Amino acid sequence: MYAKLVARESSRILGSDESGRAMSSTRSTPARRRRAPRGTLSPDAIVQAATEVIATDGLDALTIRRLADDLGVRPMSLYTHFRDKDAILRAVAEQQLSHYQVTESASSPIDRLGQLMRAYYQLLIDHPVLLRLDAAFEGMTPAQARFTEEIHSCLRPLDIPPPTAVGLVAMLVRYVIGAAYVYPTRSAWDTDPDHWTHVAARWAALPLDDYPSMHAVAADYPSFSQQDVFEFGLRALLEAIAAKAPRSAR
Amino acid sequence: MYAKLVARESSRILGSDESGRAMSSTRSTPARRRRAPRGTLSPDAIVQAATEVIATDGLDALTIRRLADDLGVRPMSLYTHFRDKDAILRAVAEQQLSHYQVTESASSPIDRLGQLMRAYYQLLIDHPVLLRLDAAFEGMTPAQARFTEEIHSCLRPLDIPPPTAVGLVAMLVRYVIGAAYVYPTRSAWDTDPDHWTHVAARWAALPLDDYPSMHAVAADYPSFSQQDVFEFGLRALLEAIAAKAPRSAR
DNA sequence: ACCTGAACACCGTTCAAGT
DNA sequence: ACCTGAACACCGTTCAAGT
Repeated sequence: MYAKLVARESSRILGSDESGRAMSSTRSTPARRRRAPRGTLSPDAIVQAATEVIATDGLDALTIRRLADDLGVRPMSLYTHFRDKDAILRAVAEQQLSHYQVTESASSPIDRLGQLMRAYYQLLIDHPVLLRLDAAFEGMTPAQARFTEEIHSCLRPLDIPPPTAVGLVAMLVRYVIGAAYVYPTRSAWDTDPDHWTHVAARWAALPLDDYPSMHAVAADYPSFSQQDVFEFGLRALLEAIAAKAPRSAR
Repeated sequence: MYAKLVARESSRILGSDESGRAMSSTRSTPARRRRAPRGTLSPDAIVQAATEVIATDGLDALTIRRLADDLGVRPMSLYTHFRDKDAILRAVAEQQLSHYQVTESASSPIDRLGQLMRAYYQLLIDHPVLLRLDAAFEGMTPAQARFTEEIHSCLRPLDIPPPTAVGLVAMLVRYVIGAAYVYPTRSAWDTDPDHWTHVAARWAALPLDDYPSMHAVAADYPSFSQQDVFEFGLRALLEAIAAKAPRSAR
């Protein structure tokens, strides 16, 4: 969790090196330029660099100093364009959220709702910043409004009363967020083929008298990928939603 | 998010002050003792102090230095008892998880399942460390095993096949974790009585042509407390689970 | 207007030294 | 065995100064 002593090369070597800095080592000292030219930075460039850092080395690797390094600039320069790190994070999140769209066509409102949630889940997994910020979002960005509108447009034809609809959407969102939150630490489910065998074995090793139900389950343990679990739960949720609708719709 | 410059008094004034330290200020300099006596620290004492810090000032306030301060000890002393901060966090979480128990009686397995989930939700809200660590838990602590056993003992009488049961439990857990994760940033739902009026007003202010469904919802917007939303979703989930059971049970 | 050096107030942790 | 001082390698950010 706090392994910060990992070797980390400065990932971009600047093209020109016109400065004669103190070179204590032999040849290939990176030796950054004295001062970055005036147009080097822009909000967009910063957001893009931040996105790259997150994609490459994860959210924890995103520090002001690292970002400045990648941009060939000094840390403090970033503060000309963003008031603080949080603002950068928000900008990144907003930009990533704007990539959200579902192009497939659906055969029914419930079907469509499922597609939307799958896309939302995938988005949160691909862009963990969104997960961290989804909690903190107060205002409603255009992308968020579009998303919300789409969801409720699925519920409307089902004749679900608004209060119920709001409750159901909240339920779906919590499920998706929970699944995405838990995702990174369940990677063994997808990568280790023996994972479930081991889990079942561990359950079976518990004292039978105290853990009879777990023993019963261990005897017929499934092997789910994370995608499987998500899909399974999502379907159950969608069925629950369909059940809330009057007899008229699907 | 990064407001660390908050004033923070050292929260415990040591009883005796036998040292004649450099006192630049006038009288009441705290002036800690030269060296804490040998029995001052123990894993339990550290865990308890950590629990207090979290309860009082939140998880972010928990630092090694703060903890040492509260214990009347130097930061490095903690490392005699725990290998790193993460180990302290794990110990705290495990101790808090061991407080988990549900005493009420239930009228049915589904009912019982609901109680378990409510208690789990409450536990995660009361002890945010658990939320952070629930992701990272690899091994199975006794408390966790007890919890898992209880859940599956509710599903067994419903004649749900083990693979389905595992999927349903995963769904429930993700829902609860999602709800708890989102909880701290939805405090306005509970504290601000006008919150929902404002949300509805914001939705109604969107252009009608682009957001027809949100407009429809805004016209009859409910006012949920967080507890309400959780309860609503939980009931829907429990119904979905009941629906998975063969006609025999409840 | 934009980029920056130095410094501040924090982190977790290593290492060698005290008792 | 347990407690600690000094130091290291990091953080985000302020403030005043350069260009």
